[in-house]
Amino acid sequence: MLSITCQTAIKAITYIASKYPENKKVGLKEIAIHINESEHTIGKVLQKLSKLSLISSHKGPKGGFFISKTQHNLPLLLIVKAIEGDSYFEMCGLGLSKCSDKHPCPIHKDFKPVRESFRKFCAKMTIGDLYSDLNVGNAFLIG
Amino acid sequence: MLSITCQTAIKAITYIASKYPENKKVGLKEIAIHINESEHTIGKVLQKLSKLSLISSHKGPKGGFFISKTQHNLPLLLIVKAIEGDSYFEMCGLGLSKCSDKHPCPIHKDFKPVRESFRKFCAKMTIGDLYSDLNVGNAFLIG
DNA sequence: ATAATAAAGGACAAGTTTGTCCTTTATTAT
DNA sequence: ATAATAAAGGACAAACTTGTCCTTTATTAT
Repeated sequence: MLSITCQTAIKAITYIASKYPENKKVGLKEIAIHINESEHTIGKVLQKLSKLSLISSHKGPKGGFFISKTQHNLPLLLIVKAIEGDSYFEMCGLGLSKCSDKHPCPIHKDFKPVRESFRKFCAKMTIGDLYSDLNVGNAFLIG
Repeated sequence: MLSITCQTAIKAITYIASKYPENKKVGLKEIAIHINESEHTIGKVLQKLSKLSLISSHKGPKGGFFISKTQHNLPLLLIVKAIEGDSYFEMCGLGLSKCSDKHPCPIHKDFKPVRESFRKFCAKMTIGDLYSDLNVGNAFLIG
């Protein structure tokens, strides 16, 4: 349902956020190990999130990625939209560009609620929520 | 959420099924016009569905694609699985191969119900259901 | 100031998905 | 039997996504 790039983004941001309580910055190398993805790939996607101010970063020694208190409270929705495109949660299930309640595709009526339930969960869940289970060992980013 | 190939498959099968009441076979050219996709592309995907007996076809003059009474009652789920793969509705939201209730990813708890609601709707809706609104002008395959 | 570190960014390489073309096979009608 | 029609199937081409590398820029510590 989500692209691999978006999955990587969420895993990376979750790891970064998990260090928020300790107020610790994390580097690409460290993230790569903990989410089991290539350092380069992660760098690419975090660059994008950083430019959009969904995460923060500092260059140089002792630099790395981290999230601010504001970013800690951002909904997952913003990350998904940043990677998948703004209209991701309005997409027709069959790819019609003008699909709507008035001009529906054959699965519109049933697909829309599914899409909406996904959107609602993404809108409700925050970056901070992502790591809470992780830090107590009840969720995992690898496996 | 669904691949373009799968969207094309559903649109094509919907058009084919829409001629079930008239007991009419339809050719690639005709399908192509009514779902606004290339004849070649449609041929490729229908070949697959045909081989899996999700649709029927006859070669030669007066040939074309059609669905049997049995196929008319098949759930949409089978088409989706045929194209997207059997494990489509078990996929982890973050792409982890071993994500489960016991070893969940950070979004597992919320993502699973969404995925399930999509699966349930695909399991419930039949090929026949797909075209009922279409034939009375309440649904569209183009636009 | 200089050197070392780490993200930013551009360029490109690989892989996957999607789309096209062409030949073969089966069926029908003459 | 022959010709015409239409799907089946294989091979390949284009497009898009994903992954990698290398250079640049900013920051820190010495």
